Amino acid sequence: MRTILHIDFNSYFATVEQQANPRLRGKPIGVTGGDRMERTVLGAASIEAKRFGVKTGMRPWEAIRLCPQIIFVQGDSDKYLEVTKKFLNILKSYTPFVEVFSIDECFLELVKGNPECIAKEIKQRIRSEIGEWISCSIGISYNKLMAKLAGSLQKPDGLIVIENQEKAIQVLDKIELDEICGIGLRIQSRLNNMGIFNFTTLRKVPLEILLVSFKSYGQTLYNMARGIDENPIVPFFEKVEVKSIGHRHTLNHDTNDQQEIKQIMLKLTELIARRLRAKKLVGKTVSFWYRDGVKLTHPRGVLGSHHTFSGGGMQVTIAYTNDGLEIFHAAWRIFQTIWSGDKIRMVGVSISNLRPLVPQTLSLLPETIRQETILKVLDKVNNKFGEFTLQRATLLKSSQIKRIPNPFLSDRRFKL
DNA sequence: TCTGGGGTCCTAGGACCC
DNA sequence: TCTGGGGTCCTAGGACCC
Repeated sequence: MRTILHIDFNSYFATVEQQANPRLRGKPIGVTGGDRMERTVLGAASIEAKRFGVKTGMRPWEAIRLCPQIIFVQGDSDKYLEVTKKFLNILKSYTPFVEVFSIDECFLELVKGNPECIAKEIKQRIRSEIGEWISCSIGISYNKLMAKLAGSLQKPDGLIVIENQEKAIQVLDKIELDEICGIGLRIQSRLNNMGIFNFTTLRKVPLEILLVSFKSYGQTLYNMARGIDENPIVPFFEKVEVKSIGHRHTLNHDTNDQQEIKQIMLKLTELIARRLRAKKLVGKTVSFWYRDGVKLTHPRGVLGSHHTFSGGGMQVTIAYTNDGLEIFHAAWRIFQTIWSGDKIRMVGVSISNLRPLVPQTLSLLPETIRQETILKVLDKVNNKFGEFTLQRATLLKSSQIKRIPNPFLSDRRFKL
């Protein structure tokens, strides 16, 4: 039997902000995503704010209604990434089998030692080596699914063990369907329509029925109800770096001004290209999508995913590239093809089908060399002096994006 | 006052190749 | 006469996660 630990940081962005700025400690704070309050949501709420009912994903005005004294801090993903690197280093001292699941979550597979003792020690070391305000919940079990569930049962600063399948089934019988990772609102409501409202009932449904309704995912649901999950830990040293790189931006106001939209898209594609080059990758499938100001006809929660919006999207495949302008041209072509002409609220661009950039000795054409030199200089300057210090002349007019997190630079300025 | 921004995986049909 | 079978690539879109 395997020993899997799931480590999940509590109110991560909020506690990192509190650790960094003592004036925020012990106070209800909300970390915002964007810079316009009316058009953003909370990326995290501190424990103090959560006591008022404030939750991740809420709009700021909702948070104010619940907790008038809440303090908003603008999120800074570079700062959080720094802390993530620190805690990963601590975890790697216990086992090489560390899987990074997100910026504030990971799985560990232990091969020796007492898991509970190690979990306690990890918590202690995080407090002493990273900061007393940073706490995490740890779930221990025999697979990833149950370890993650265990970690979610006690928050903050929890430590729960689900020893075996028998215990797992006892736990499953007490929780809601959507409390397990992999069942969202859509699957839950489809199960409900079949008369299934909990795991006890789900366990009684024959596999064949689930396969008919959910295709291959039926097997996963069948296993979930029994606490079965054979998915292996994918350690950092085996993980393929990324599958896609993208950015999207919600505009400060809805617009149908093509020039304005163009400026935003140029910035997004330039950022994407710089990240590609930093990782020494090229990509060939460009996706563009937008959301217009038209209200969704479905209530929130029914169409929960960001892929379901009023607007449009399309992908095209081009020659492998890491040049922002080429990505832009592809995205712009799509935009021209699919745009309805309605006012736009958000635009997004991403590139997928990535592969490593291999030195191409065969294509040493003068123009290629020139382009590559330009891009190298551009990256060098921007990495050293900050985002958009040096940019293509076409970008100069834009003032729309005030701040997009730079994936390489640490920004430790406090916003208070 | 009405939903940010970063991702992953899967299915399915059509085009095209040998 | 108009067809097998194996495979890849491309695009659309659904569902999920933090």
